[in-house]
Amino acid sequence: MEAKEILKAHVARFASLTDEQFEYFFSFFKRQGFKKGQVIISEGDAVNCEYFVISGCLKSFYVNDNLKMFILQFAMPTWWASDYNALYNDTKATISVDCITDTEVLSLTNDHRERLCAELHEAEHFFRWRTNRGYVAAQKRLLSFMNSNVKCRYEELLRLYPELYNIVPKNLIAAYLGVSRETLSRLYQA
Amino acid sequence: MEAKEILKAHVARFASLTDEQFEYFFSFFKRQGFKKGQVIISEGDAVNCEYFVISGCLKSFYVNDNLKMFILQFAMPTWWASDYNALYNDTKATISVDCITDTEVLSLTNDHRERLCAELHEAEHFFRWRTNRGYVAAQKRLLSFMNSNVKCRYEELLRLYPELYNIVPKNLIAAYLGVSRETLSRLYQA
DNA sequence: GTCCAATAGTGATCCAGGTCACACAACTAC
DNA sequence: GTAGTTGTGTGACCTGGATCACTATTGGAC
Repeated sequence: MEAKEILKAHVARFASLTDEQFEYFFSFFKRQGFKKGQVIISEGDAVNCEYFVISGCLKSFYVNDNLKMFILQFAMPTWWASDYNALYNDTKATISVDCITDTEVLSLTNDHRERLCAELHEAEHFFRWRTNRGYVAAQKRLLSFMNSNVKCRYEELLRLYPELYNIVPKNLIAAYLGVSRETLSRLYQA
Repeated sequence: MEAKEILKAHVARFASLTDEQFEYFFSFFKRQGFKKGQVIISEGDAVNCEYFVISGCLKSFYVNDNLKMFILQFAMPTWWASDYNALYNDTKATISVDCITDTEVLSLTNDHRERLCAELHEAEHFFRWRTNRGYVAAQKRLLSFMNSNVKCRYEELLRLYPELYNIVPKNLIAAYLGVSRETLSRLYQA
C-alpha cells in the first residue's frame, strides 16, 4: 500500500475528511527514508517534526546520566513518534528517536500541524483523538509498571505486539520493560 | 474565586473563547459537591462524566486482585479526573475516583464534550491541548518510574506539588509512588 | 468523656531483580 | 579469511523494597 493510502486509512479511524480535504491534509507531510541505526532526533536537538511510520520500526528513548537507556515507545507502521515534550513546548530534545530497522516515515512539522488544526476543524478532531488514545495507553502502561512483575509485562507486550519479538533484539525489549537484559534472559530459564 | 471564573482562567491558558462562547461552553458543565471519602466513580460503573476540580482533592486509582491500590493521579483545583479509558471507549470503569477531602467539581458528560467540540472549533482546540499536556506528563512519570528510585520520585513529587504533603496521607502518597507505606516511612530513617 | 478506625513508625526476614564477570555465537568490515 | 562489534545466556553475589508483626498516635462518632 502506498504511504498516502496508509495515512488515509489511519486518519479515517478517527475523523471524516473528504477526499479533497485529505489531499490538503496530506500535502503538509513529507516522505522520508532512514537506514537501520540512523538517528532522527538526538538529545539536545531542536525538535520540529513528528513522524508517522509507514514501514520499519523506530524507538524513542531516554538515556540517563549513567548511560542507561530506557525505551518509551517502539513505533511500528501507523504509529507516531517524536519527543512530544520538546515538540509541544519548543524546548531541546531530552528524548531521542532512531531506527531499529530501515524505516519510511511521513514527517509533519509542528507549525504545519497547528496550521492544519486551525484551518481544518476535522484535522483538529483527528489529532485530539490520536492523543486521547496515546494518553490512555500511557496510563495503562503506568499501571502495568506498578502492578505487574517483569514476566507479566513481557508476556503482555508479546501478546499485544507479537511482531516485536522477531524485529526487536532482546536487550531493547528489556530497556522497554525497564529491567536488565540478564533478568529478561533468565525469565524462562529451567 | 467563583467556579465559572476558575474554569474560564483555565480554558484561557490554551484557547481563546469570546465571552459569549465561554458562556455557551460553561452552560454544559454542572456544579457538584462531594464529601470527604465519597466515591464518584466505582469500578464496574458506567462512566459518563469527567470532572474539573474547583476546590478540594480527588484521587483516581486502580485496585488489583490482591486488593492493593495504585493511585494514577491526585486531582487538585484546575485538574481533571475520570476513568478516561472507560469514558472514551464507553466501557465499564476499571479505575475508581473518590474524594480525599470535601471537593467541589464541575462535571461534563462525554456527550456534552463531544457536542462542544463539534460545535465550537476552539473548544476542540482546548481539549486537544489539555490531553497533549496530560500525555506528556504521563510519559514523564513513566520515565521517572523506570529511571529513579523511591526517594527521588518522592522528592520530585513534593517539589512539583508541595501542597500534597499537607493534604494527602502518607499511605496514599506511597500508593502513588508504587511502594509500600513502610518503605516510604523508612526513607528518612536515621 | 470512651471507642474504634485511620495513620504512622520500626524491627526482622525474604526475594525479585541488579550488577559483575565470563562465554560464545552471529554479523559485518576489511 | 581475520577481527571487531552486537546480541545472548548464565553463574555468583548484592541490595532495595516487600511482607509480616507489633506499637504508638490521632481524630472523629457516639
